[in-house]
Amino acid sequence: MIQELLTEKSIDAIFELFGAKLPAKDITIQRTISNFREQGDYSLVVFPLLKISKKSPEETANLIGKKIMESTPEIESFSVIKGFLNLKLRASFWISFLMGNYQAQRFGLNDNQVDETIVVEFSSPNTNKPLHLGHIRNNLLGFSVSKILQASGKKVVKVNLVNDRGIHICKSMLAWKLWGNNSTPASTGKKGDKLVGDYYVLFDKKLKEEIAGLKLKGLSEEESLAKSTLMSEARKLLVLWEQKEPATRELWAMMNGWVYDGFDSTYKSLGIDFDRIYYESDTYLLGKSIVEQGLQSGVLFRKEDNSVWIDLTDEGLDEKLLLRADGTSVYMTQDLGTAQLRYKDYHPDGFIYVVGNEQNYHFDVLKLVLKKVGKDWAEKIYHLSYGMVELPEGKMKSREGTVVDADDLVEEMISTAKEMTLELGKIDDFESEEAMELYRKVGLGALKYFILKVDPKKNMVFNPSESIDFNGNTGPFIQYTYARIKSVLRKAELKDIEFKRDIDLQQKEISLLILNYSFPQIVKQAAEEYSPSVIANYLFELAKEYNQFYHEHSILKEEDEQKRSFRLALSLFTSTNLLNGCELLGIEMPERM
RNA sequence: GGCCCUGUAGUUCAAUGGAUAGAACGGAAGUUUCCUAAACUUUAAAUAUAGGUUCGAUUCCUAUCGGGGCUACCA
Repeated sequence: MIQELLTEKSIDAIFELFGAKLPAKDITIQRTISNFREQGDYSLVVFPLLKISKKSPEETANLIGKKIMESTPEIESFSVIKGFLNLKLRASFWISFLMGNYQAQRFGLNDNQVDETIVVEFSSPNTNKPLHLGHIRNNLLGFSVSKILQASGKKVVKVNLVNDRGIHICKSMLAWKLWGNNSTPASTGKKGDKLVGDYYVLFDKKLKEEIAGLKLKGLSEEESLAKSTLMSEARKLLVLWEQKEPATRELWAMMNGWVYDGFDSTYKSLGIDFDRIYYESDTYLLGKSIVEQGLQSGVLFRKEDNSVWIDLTDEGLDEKLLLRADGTSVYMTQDLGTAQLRYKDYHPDGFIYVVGNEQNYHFDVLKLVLKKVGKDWAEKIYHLSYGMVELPEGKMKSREGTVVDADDLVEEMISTAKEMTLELGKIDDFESEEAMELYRKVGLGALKYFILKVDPKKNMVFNPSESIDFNGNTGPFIQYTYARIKSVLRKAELKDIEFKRDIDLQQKEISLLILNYSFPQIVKQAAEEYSPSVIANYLFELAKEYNQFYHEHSILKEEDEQKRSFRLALSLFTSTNLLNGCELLGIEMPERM
């Protein structure tokens, strides 16, 4: 890459001039800010070098500039502005680069060189509730991060861990037994996950009523919960489940089956898939056995009531429960087993858990427990902790009915895309199936971009009362730019693109070319930071840059054959990078829109 | 109480310790005889407060004031 070259040349120049050999990390080469693009493409920041040069910023920059010029034929000129040495590269350098790459299908993507295996866990739903907006962020992030890691040369295994067992599931089961009248998705016409979710909510409602009754008799919240018939019935059901009591297992399998059908359809509509699905019902026993080992080795301890704990007070954390008094396992127990199984299955070089930041503590504990029971691979676990999706008034609350359902949102996005498209009236010649496909791409593109452009670490706000934009910094803007380029390319009939190295380039052409040039670095950065937002923001910039170029210069009507060809090649190259970049976000591109 | 995250235009988001803090939406004003106007151009508008480190701080440190999360025999 050119930045590395310029860094090297700077180091050499500084050494020759001032006698100090600096490490590359002390050299700052950055893209010249847009105001000074006429003077340079890249800039060296000279302030940190003044201690060595013992000269003024301007003088230092000039000396280095001259030296670099001498040794670097790629550089055409340099200028010095306020302690910044701006280096301008020759147009022929950029043109050669374009010649060599504009036809590449996968520029900047590293599909083959598998150097390590990474297991990425995401989605991880509970089977007692349908998926909502929070899950959408999780799914899109996990899927995109997987793609990005793949594109940076890693072998990725996408896994989903379904929380299919536990007290929460038993609550839905109990509610269905008590008040369900044998209703099924088929009998009610409801999506399976929605139906089961309804019974979970119903349980909650009935439990509240019962508790309220008990409180009237003077019991505290805690006492009421302990005395509640519904709660104790649910707990009994969990024990029965762990004892593999047939009727309980049968009901459990049936209701979970409904939920899986529902989830599958949501995943499909989001365009998400997995390589492997784990079920906690298969891993919790392994978790229990790890706990047993921990007890024997004395790392864990048992309290009088038979519950099992780990003491993490030395690490600044608390005591943490690993097995309940009745012997049933908790979330942590299951996660221990899941981690162990996953290690056994893949021996990966890294485990990434895409899980919300409200579980930061849980993952600190998980890693510590694994480490304490002697799993040295615990340090390979990375919790990709992302922020919550909030509404303008705060957290989504199921109690207040403000939870944004995943299926509803997808449907709404697609129908908005349809409205917008019909209003613009550009696709009157489309077959209805083709049109549907476009609405889907655009609607989902808007949703995915909206979610992924935000830094994963940060909380984000979604306002349901105003729909997600289709103009400006959005997915459809990028899709539109792509379709626009495709339209030009179709008209151009790209048979004989040939251009020479000595074309005069306009500033906008160079900027656009350099932006394309930096795509591989962007992919690398996104992979290092596990951040699709890096890609998203880049794509927006690229699309914007292209649109400006498009308005300033005509392509097909350019009379100079060389320039016309150059601009076509640049357009083709841009469209490839937009397409590939969007693929990393899971966004599909329409050829026309 | 303890621990963790966070505070940038009216709103939603950007900015490896570097130049005059970028965009988008919304507001104001423009551009279609011309390759797709879901576009482009112009314009007003922001780093919570107080210190510190540094040649240089939105970025790092401390304090204060806001916002959120965790601290469950829920997952």
